Formats: sequence, structure tokens, C-alpha cells
Amino acid sequence: MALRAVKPPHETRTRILDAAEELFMQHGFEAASMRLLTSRAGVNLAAVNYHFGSKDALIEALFRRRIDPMNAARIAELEKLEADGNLSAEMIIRAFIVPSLRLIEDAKSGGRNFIRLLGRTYTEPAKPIRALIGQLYAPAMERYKKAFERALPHMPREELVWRMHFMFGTLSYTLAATDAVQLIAGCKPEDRYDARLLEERLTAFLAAGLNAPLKSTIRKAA
Amino acid sequence: MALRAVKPPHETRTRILDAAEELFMQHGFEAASMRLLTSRAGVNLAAVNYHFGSKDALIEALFRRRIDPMNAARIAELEKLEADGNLSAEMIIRAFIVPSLRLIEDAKSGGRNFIRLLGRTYTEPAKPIRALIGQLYAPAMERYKKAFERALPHMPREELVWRMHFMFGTLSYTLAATDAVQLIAGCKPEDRYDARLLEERLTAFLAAGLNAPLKSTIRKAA
DNA sequence: ATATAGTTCAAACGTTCGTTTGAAACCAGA
DNA sequence: TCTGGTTTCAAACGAACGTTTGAACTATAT
Repeated sequence: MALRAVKPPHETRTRILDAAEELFMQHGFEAASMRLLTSRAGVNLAAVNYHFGSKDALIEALFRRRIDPMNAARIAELEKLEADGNLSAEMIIRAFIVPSLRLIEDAKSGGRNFIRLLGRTYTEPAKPIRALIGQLYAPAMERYKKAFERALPHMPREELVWRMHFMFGTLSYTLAATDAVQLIAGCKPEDRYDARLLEERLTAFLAAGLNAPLKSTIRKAA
Repeated sequence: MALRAVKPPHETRTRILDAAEELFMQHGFEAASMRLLTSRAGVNLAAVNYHFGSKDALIEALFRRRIDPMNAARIAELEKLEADGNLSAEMIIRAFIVPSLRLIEDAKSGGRNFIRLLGRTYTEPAKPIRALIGQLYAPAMERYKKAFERALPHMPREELVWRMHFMFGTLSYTLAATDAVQLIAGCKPEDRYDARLLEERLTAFLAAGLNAPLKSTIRKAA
């Protein structure tokens, strides 16, 4: 009997998800059509509706596949560090950003595509998508908020929330990377995917911002 | 002769632009259709193509109407400050963010809609739009980059570019505001449009980040 | 071999999209 | 009042969209 390629159990599903990550990243959710997507994935047009039900359900499955493990890694890393003693704000920041930076280096399995897509999706206009992302992030965000509160007991809760908001913006925009507007000339493109260097740059910037001195105008607003 | 409403010379154009700001902000460029847009503006469906030529040209006109004056204000403010003597990084940051925060308070004329739309557009997938934004920002960015270089002569140029990139991300995400994923519970919604408070919070965070100590790993990468 | 469940396929469905058209309405200046 | 350029209007155009359909195909288990 001749060698025959044995088809993995969910090959079509995976091919669709991978193509979706790439095309949604390049063109956005609306502009990437099912026809382009299925032809890129090498599957029939009807396959998406058969395996996922609809385009929206595909988008949801796409996010669930990546975000849940990523946030699980974030929480695991945080708990590992907490077992060793008190944490500095910088250590918490690092624990948060490393799992997403790790996906940047994962070019082969499409992790890089996903992380760039994710960076854009934080400001996605479609409400259902924003709601989904918020829901998937909720457990990790709750956990990290408490960790920051413990590390920065002197900071007003409201100011902390704002600074976490700012930190998240920086991360989001940085991950969107080449998809973002190239506003500042001089960014060496090859550095954009050097996760180790990016980790250092980001951590230094964010830790300083989070620990910024509290001005009186901010303090009195609390 | 009875009083008659004299129609302003470009009322239809303005009505279209205002409706476009609101609807593009709510739904995105693709999802907001010309039929919804023109009916919201109270004009005929064909009016957009008559006055602007196409949907894409409308988008371009929309950005040009707001960005050019905003960046002109940024440059003017910077030059005014420079006339008075040497600038700190914090003063430069403030000069940059204030013109955009001013639009937040401008709820009546639609400036708030625009600024939220703009916050999302920095990570827009459509390349022509990103190219347009980059082109419209270029003069101001060049000017501010030089100002930062003068204020921070000790910082490696490459690190400065990255930190400007981070700062821009924070601003972008913050401006997108309510459109962004509500990741962190606890943000008081009414504060989101208090431009004065936001200016203080942002300046403190960004100035600290920009002035963050240079770690050895970063220094050796330059 | 045959039945059964799971999957793929080409074709078509109805809808909505951005744009175009040509006539009607408007409004100055002569 | 006529005229010529500008603006508005209802209607339609072709194209592309997400989705559905029912038959054909595949693999497994009896």
C-alpha cells in the first residue's frame, strides 16, 4: 500500500484559523472576505460556516484560541513570582508583557500575526468584538490590578486605574507595530520583532510611568 | 420680503463631514455605509459622490479638516515656548497633547467625535488611510523630534524614537477612550472627558516614561 | 459489502454595497 | 423673464458580500 497523507482531525479548522489571523491582520475584519479567506486557506467557501457557524463565530474562536493560553501564562507567571515574596511594580509589568512578546517571536505558527491583530483590536469599533476581548481579559486584569495595588499601596486607586490604562495603550500600540502609522522616522524595522530588546525598552518606560510622582492636581481629584 | 434662511455656501459638505465623523467613529470606515451616512446628514445619497468624488476622498477630506489645524497649533505652541528659553521634556509633551485634548472638550462641533476616531485610526488596517495620516503628521513629528533631541541630548537617538513611539501609543489609546476595550474596571466615565485632569495624568505618566533611566541592555543595543 | 456519520463541494440565494445617471429644482446675472 | 451653471433628487447599476443548499465524497464500524 502506498504512503498516504493521513489528514489530522481538525486540519480544516486550523487552516481557516491561521489564514484568518493573517488576513484579518492585513485587512481588518470587514475587509477580509470569506472568499479570499477560504481560498487562502485552501478550503471550500462553505467550510467556515460548516465548522464555525458564521464569520462572527470564527472571529470569536480565533481570539479564544490565543488569548486564553496567553492570559493563563500571565496569571501563572504572577503567582510564581508572588510565591517568592513581595513584588515590585516593574516585576509585575514584566510578567504581564512577556507572554504577549513571546508570541511576537512565534512567527512560524502565526503568533506574530495574531499579536499584531490583537494590538489593533483593542480599539475595534465593533462592539461585540470589544465585549469579547474584555470578557476574555477580565480574570487576568482583575488579578494584575490587585497585584499592582499591593505593590503600590500609597497610590490612589483611581490614579492606578488610569496608569494601567496608559500602560495598556502603550502595549497595544506597540504590538500593532508595523500596522500602526509610521509617524516617527527612524525606527529600525528589524528591531520591531526583537522581543528581548522590546521587553527592556517597554519595561523601563512603563515602570517609570507607573511610578511617576503624584502631582497635587491629581491627588486632590481623588 | 419675508425672512428666508440663507443657505451657507457649503452646508451640505459640512453636514456630510459632521455625520461622517460621528458614524465612522461609531462603526468604522467600512461598516458605516453611504446610505446611513447621507440619511443621518439629511442629504441625498448621491451628495457624497457629487461633493467629494468617492467615499475614500470623503475620508481624506475629513482628516484634512481637523489634523492640519491641530498640528499647526502644536507647532505654534512649541515655537512660542522655544522663544522663551530652553524647554524641558515635560513642557514639550504638554505642548503636544494639549491641542488634541482641546478637541475632546469641543463636543458641540464634533471635535470629540473626531478625536476618538483619530485615536482608532492610528492602527487602521487600510494602508491608504495610514499613509495619509502619516503624511499629515510628518511636519509636526519632525519638529517635535528635534525639540526632544535638544531637551534630552544624553539620550541615544534610537531609544528616543522608541519612547516617542510609546508616548504616541498611550495618547492614541487614551483618545480612543470609550471606544477602547474596557479592560480595567474602575475608570469613572465622567473623568474620561475632563481634559484638564487628563492633561495632568498623561503628562505625569509620559514625562516619567520618557525620562526613564537607561538600562545597560538598552544602551549597548544602540 | 453496506450503512452511517462526518466532511467537502459547486452553485446559487437574497442583500447590501459604492457609484452612476439623467431629469428636476434652484439661483444668480443679463 | 430668460439663461446657464450649480446643486439635489429618485432610481437604477453592477459587483461583492455572508450564507444556504443538496448532492457527492470519505472514512469508519458492523
